[in-house]
Amino acid sequence: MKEIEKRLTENGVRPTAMRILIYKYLAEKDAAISLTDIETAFAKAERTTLYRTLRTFEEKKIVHQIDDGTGIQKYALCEPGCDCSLEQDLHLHFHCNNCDETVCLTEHKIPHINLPDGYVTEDANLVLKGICEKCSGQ
Amino acid sequence: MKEIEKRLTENGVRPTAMRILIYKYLAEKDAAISLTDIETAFAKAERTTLYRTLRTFEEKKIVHQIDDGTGIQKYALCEPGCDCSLEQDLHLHFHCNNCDETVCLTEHKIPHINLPDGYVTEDANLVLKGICEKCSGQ
DNA sequence: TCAATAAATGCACTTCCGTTGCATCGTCTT
DNA sequence: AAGACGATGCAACGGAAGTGCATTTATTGA
Repeated sequence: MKEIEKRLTENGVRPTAMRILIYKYLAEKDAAISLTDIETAFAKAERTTLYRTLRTFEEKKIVHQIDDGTGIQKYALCEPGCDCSLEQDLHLHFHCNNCDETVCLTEHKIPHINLPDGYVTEDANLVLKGICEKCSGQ
Repeated sequence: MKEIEKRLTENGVRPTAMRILIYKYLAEKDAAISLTDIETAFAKAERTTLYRTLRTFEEKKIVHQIDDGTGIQKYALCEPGCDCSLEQDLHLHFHCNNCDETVCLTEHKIPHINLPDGYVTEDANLVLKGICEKCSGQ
């Protein structure tokens, strides 16, 4: 419990009750979470608060935003010490077409691509889609 | 001109005046086009018609949809003979953070990634972001 | 050629999600 | 305890995707 407060404080985020709850929620899910997911889980809380909490978490590098191609923004906790804005920390994401969940494959980094002269790469996003291990029955 | 009609007909799309215009518009742009772009270019036309035209084009493999991370769906013409639903035809896209344009890099295919057992890959999306050759001044 | 049929277009409206402005409440500091 | 700053709650906006239905346009077949 105290660990979460510590993590938040270290990243410059005041450990509010709400924020701790959201952090816990993110931590116990292994899939990426959308604003609507959190809204459903915390029915009593204000949409805006949740929205801004996620935004704050993202700014302070507690979570990273994931665009999985569904058109819905999702979030997942960053690994401790990971800076998702650095190319070497960019991992790929897998979106399951069956259960509709998106997971981080943090051990699979995005391969470096050599582009023609003139192109400067600053960021990359790689999403694979298909059937996840849970749904394929392995 | 007749070529466009031919291409549409071959793909099972009736060559309407509107559709030919949209096809031409897509052909002369080298960047991916959003619905709003087309709406602006064809101010007289109905949003719905444009929307449905793009959808038809996509179903009939005349264009492919691009998710460049901006949250706005974009479209670009498929190469002749290309089937963008096949893994070997999946190319990467580059989104310029400066001019906000997204282009196909058809010669750069998405590298194959080996996932852990249980994961079945059906589709992939790779978007690189940065500065494009036009904007970097090369 | 004309009627019957099917497809394409136009119009109105809805929904979903992200986002912002402002007022209020709580907490932290001095 | 007072003041300041940050967090939260409430209301509303805006963009973009999507749908239902009426109408127009094109195609087919008698």
